[in-house]
Amino acid sequence: MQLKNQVEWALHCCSILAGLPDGRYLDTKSLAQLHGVPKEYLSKALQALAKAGLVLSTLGPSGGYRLARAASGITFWDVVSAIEGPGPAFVCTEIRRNNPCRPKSTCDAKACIVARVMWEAEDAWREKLRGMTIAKLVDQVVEEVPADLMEATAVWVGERS
Amino acid sequence: MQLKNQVEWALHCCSILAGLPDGRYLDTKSLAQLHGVPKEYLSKALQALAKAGLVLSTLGPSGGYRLARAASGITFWDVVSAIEGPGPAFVCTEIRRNNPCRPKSTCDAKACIVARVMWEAEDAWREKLRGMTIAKLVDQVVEEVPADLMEATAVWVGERS
DNA sequence: TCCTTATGGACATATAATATCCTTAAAGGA
DNA sequence: TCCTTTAAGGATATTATATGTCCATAAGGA
Ligand code: FES
Ligand code: FES
Repeated sequence: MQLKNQVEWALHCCSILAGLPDGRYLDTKSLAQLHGVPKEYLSKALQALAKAGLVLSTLGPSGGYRLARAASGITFWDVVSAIEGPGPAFVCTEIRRNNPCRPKSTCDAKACIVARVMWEAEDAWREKLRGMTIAKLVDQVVEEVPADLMEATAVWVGERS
Repeated sequence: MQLKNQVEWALHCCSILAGLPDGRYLDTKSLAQLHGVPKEYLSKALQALAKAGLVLSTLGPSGGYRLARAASGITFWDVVSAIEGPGPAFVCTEIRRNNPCRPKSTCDAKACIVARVMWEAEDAWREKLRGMTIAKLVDQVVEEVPADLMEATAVWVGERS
């Protein structure tokens, strides 16, 4: 069980897009170069973000992507669920119904206890992700990443947006 | 991203093994029939549990599996990590190092913030799973599953253990 | 008109999940 | 001792998913 590598890409892209000058767009090519990932495949991830309403896109020269709303309004869960899908990681195939001792009449009012526990644990995970926004991420990045690298990246992005 | 179906199988098997008469073993064939899953593949899951020290096995007639310790000492996380491996679901491929603006000298004292957040969320998930034991599961099952089905299953298992 | 870009579909490849088969060795019973 | 039962584990097959590439199309800007 492993998350797609696109999740890492998408979160890093959002953090870059959050620093974009107002109204500007950054294109897929630049985002791909910046992170050293294949442009065509990254494009799929960005399309997923667009479909989820997290980013806006525009065509033509000076086109590309930007965040669809304030970075403080986009959570990690928004991004992760856009890439991975919102469904649960644990899927119950109702094996309890296969018990040969089970009378046909048995009705399953509630979901299986095993499934409920697994889903509760996932909820805790989701809740943590919902508690973290791209804005908070950027704050942390500013705090931890060397100033010269931040500055150089900002310039590099500025030239291309 | 999805957990293996063996996770569901393994947890249900543990709940059955927890109800086994003292010192008895239940074989793979019975566990497979009880849950309606392929015996050979379920066997791999049980082997994983054995390797993790959660169950004991014995050969020959009247052989099979039983829990290696009290059901109260086996958590959901024990089972999940035995099947899925203990590694994180989010894997960081250090794409931050691919930034073309980055000086060679840059050192990464701490893990990337994105990764740290993702791993923190996973910790919350793990913690929930660690808080639930097979014993608690059995308690819940006894409470929720119809008495006649519980009884019939106990008899069925008793005949085969 | 021409260039740039996102979109989306088709396609190819790699990896992981799911499943089956078969051989081996150990345990127990006759 | 011989035979049956069973777990262990390796080999293999099948399917699904992840990863990655390619191309045709439409739209925006110069
Ligand atoms: S039947 Fe699916 S988790 Fe119990
Ligand atoms: S470099 Fe891997 S999560 Fe940031």
